[in-house]
Amino acid sequence: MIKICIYEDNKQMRESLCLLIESSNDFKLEASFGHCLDVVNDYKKNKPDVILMDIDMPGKTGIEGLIELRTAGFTDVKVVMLTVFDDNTNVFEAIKNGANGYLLKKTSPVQLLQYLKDAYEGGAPMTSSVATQVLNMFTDVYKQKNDNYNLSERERDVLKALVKGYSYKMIADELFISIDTVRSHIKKIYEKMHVNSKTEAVALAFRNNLH
Amino acid sequence: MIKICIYEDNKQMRESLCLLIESSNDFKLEASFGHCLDVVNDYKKNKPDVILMDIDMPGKTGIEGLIELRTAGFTDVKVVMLTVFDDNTNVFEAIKNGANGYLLKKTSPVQLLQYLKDAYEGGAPMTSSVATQVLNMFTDVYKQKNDNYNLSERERDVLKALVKGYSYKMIADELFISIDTVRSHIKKIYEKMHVNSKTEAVALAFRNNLH
DNA sequence: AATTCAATCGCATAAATATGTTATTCTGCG
DNA sequence: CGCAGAATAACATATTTATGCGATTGAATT
Repeated sequence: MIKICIYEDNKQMRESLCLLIESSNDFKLEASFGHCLDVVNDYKKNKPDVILMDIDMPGKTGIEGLIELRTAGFTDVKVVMLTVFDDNTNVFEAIKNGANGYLLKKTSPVQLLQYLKDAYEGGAPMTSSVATQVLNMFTDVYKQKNDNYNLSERERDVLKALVKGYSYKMIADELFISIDTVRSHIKKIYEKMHVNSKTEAVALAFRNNLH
Repeated sequence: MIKICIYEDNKQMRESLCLLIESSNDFKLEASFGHCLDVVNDYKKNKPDVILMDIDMPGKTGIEGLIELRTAGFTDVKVVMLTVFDDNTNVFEAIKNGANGYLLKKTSPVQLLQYLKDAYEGGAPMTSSVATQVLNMFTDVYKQKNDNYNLSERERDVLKALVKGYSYKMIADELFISIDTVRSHIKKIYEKMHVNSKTEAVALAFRNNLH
C-alpha cells in the first residue's frame, strides 16, 4: 500500500482526489490538507510515501511547501506537483527544488493513479507538455552559443589562461612567449570581443562557454 | 493518420513494430529500415510525422542519425528514440540533439502507440526512469552550489558589480560609496573567497552561480 | 556595558593592466 | 611574386589593482 498525502485548497477538488485514492486498492490516504503551512509537521505525523501537492494555494504555494520539506532534509518522500497551469517558471522552480513529478489537473483519474505509482517506484511522471518544456530548458542550457568572436588559436590559448586567473607574466611563462606578446594578443582579444578589461573578457568567456 | 517511419536493425523486432503500427487505425507506416545510413534521403522520400529510432544500430547509431537529420534542417519531424539501455550518456546526447522522446524497449505495445501519439501532439514521452535521469541532470546543472563564502550583503553587491565588469570607480558611483570603501570590501571578498585578483573572483563567482 | 562585526573612509605604494605605436618573421593564397 | 594575417616582440605611459595599516560609526549579541 502506497501512503499518500494530498494538499489542495479547493474543497471539491480535494474531496474528488481523496475519493479517487481511497477507491484504489494500491493506495492508502493518510491525510489531506487545504494548505501547506505546516507541511514539515504534517509529514512527520503521517510519513506518506508520495505527496500530491497543488501549486496555487493561499498562504504558502506548493512550491514553497516543497522547498520547506526538502530543506528540512526530507528528500526521500516523492512529491508530485499538481496545477492547472503549465507555465514555464513554475515547472522550472518545481524541478529545481526536487519535485518528482509535474502533472496538470486535466490528467485523467486512471492516469493520475498510474503516475502516483510511477513516482513511488522512482519514476518522474510528467504531463507530456511539461516534459517538452523540460527538454527545451535543457537544450537551452546546453546549446553551443557558438560565438567565438573569430579568435585565433593562440588568442584562445591566452583567453583560456586569463580565465584561469593567470597574470600576464604567468601566461608568458605558460606559453613560452614574452610578456609583450601576451599584451599584443590581449589587445587583439579585447578588440574582437569588444571589451576593454580582463574581467569583461573573462565574464564574456564564461557566458559563451569559451573556457 | 500519423505517418511513421521505423529504424531498427533487429529484423524480428522491426517486424513486430511494423505489425503494431499497421494494426492501428491512427497510424500509417510509411517505411521501415534496418539502418539509418541514409536517413536524410529516407526522410525526404517518406516525410513521416514521427520517426521511431533505435539507438544501437550497425554503421551509424540512431543518435548520429538524429544529429544528421537535425543539422540538415529537419527540426519538425518528431524523433522518438528507442533502446534497451537507459544509460546516462545516450539519454543526454539524444536530448541535447533534439530528440522528442526516449523510450525503453520494454515499453508495452499499447503504451508505445500512446507515446507516439504524444510525440506527434508536441509532447515528450519518456519512460519514467529516463525522466528521472533528465530531472537529475537538470538539478545537477541548476543546483545551488550554496557556497557563497559567507559574503555579507554589501560584499555580494560589490561582487556582482565586479562580475558586470565595473571598475572600482564605477562600483563606487553605483553603490554611492567612496572608492576606498570599495577597496575595503574587495579586500574582504578576496580573503573570504581565497583569491587575490578580480579575475579569479569573477571566475569563481561564475562557477558558483553567484552572479 | 562590553564586544563583535558590517559598513564606511583615508592614505600610501608596489604591481599589474590598458593602450598606442612600431617592427620582424612566417605562412597561406590568388 | 606580393599581400594579408597571425604570431612574435619592444617601449612608453596613464590608469587600475592589490595590499597594508589604520580609523569611526552603528546595530546586534552577549
